Amino acid sequence: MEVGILEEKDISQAVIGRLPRYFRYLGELRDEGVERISSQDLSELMKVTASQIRQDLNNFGGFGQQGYGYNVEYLYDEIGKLLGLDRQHNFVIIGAGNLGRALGNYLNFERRGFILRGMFDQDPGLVGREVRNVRVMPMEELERFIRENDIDIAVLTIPKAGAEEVADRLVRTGIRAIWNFAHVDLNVPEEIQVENVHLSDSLMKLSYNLRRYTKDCEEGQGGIDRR
Amino acid sequence: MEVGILEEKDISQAVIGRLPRYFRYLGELRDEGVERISSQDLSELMKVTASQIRQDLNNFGGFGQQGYGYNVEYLYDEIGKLLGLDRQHNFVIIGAGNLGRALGNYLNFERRGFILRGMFDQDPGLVGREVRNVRVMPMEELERFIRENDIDIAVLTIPKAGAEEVADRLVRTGIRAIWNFAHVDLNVPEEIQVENVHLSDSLMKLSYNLRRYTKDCEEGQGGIDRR
DNA sequence: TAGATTGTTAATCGATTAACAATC
DNA sequence: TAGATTGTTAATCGATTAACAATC
Repeated sequence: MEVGILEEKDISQAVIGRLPRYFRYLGELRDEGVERISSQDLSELMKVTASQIRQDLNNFGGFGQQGYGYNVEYLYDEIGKLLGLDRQHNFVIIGAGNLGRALGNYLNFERRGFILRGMFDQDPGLVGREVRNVRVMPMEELERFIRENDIDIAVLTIPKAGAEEVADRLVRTGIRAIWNFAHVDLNVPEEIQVENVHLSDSLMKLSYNLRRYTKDCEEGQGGIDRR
Repeated sequence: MEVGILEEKDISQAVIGRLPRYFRYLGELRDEGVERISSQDLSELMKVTASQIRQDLNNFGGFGQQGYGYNVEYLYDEIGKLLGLDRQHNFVIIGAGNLGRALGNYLNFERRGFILRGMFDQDPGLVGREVRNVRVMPMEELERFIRENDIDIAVLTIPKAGAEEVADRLVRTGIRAIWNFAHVDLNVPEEIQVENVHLSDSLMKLSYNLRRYTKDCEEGQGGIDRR
């Protein structure tokens, strides 16, 4: 895509995926009162190459200064802005089961500007419950609520069977981002942002690596025990 | 590492990360009674290239047959074995807060051979509670319990402040895999498998993309030209 | 056999790392 | 100014895609 002069150039998702981690380390440094840091020092802390750090940051413009390094506070703030943490995001949780309620109770999100506005569930037994002063509503109220409350993120914590249908409803209602915990790949228009958290996939990956390493040990020269 | 003749060659984490997704689609096909599928057809279903599928699968040996394709049931089973789903894994959850309890209640894990054996929390108010017949125990019992119950995976759902210390205890006790939900990068020996689920990182990534797309729309002529 | 489709090699693409000139 | 360290270009590496010979 030819980019307009004001537009950021297209950043790879690999880089974007690393931003929260930079943000986390910079936040810690800031809390420790560290004022500036070189890509070299940061790279040792984070166990990545200094090259990668400089390359990554330069996607967004010159945050550093030759001969000085990076100002921790400034860089922290700038990355925070890139991540949209300088604004407020209203979100709803769809699916008030264990996971949905757990996420609803996760206070840290609020600190970052993500405000839980509503929860929904199709189970009448859950409707009416409260999670941090937010009442669980029936699914029928979903569209109205989203429209009236300026919701921009929907968190999907429902079984996969219902996920696709709910996603369609969300898209039709104008939601622009879905944080998807349902164990299915949603089929939505490409302008809708979807971030998947497939917990079982993650667990299986761990299981693969566990099995793999055990196997290596058995096959290698008796190596390190399995017990 | 020089590999012995019996040893699988080293597979990139990119490939491994895709295995659970293959497994998921193959499971659905199997449930629908589909007997065989070509890399071409599967690629259309999964929205990846047929080349990638063939390349990925061939890391593990020839699962297919020229002129025929892949037998769905067989491939499903083989990938399941690669993912270690043919064995039983005993796991404990450390941190019995909302997230820990939600994961403990997640029945699907059990179906795949992951059995919740114990839960731990340092909060006396949570100790004694039950999650699916598993009692929450005090942290003092952690080491003994792990040793006596053949635990191989620990799920860490505690605040980041305590995570590093608990991880050290786990490593000393001989745990071999950690599913880490604490918002911190654990420092453990490389033979310990760690799979991180950094929920806030994930949400921030979504937030970046949301902000980014909004920005593009405002700046571009409102166009759909994402990419 | 002829057609289909894999397994695998070769080409391309993208991401990471290295190097160094620019500059604070 | 001299030293430090970035920003950025060039080199390398790895992952993805394309092509096609092998083979069912």
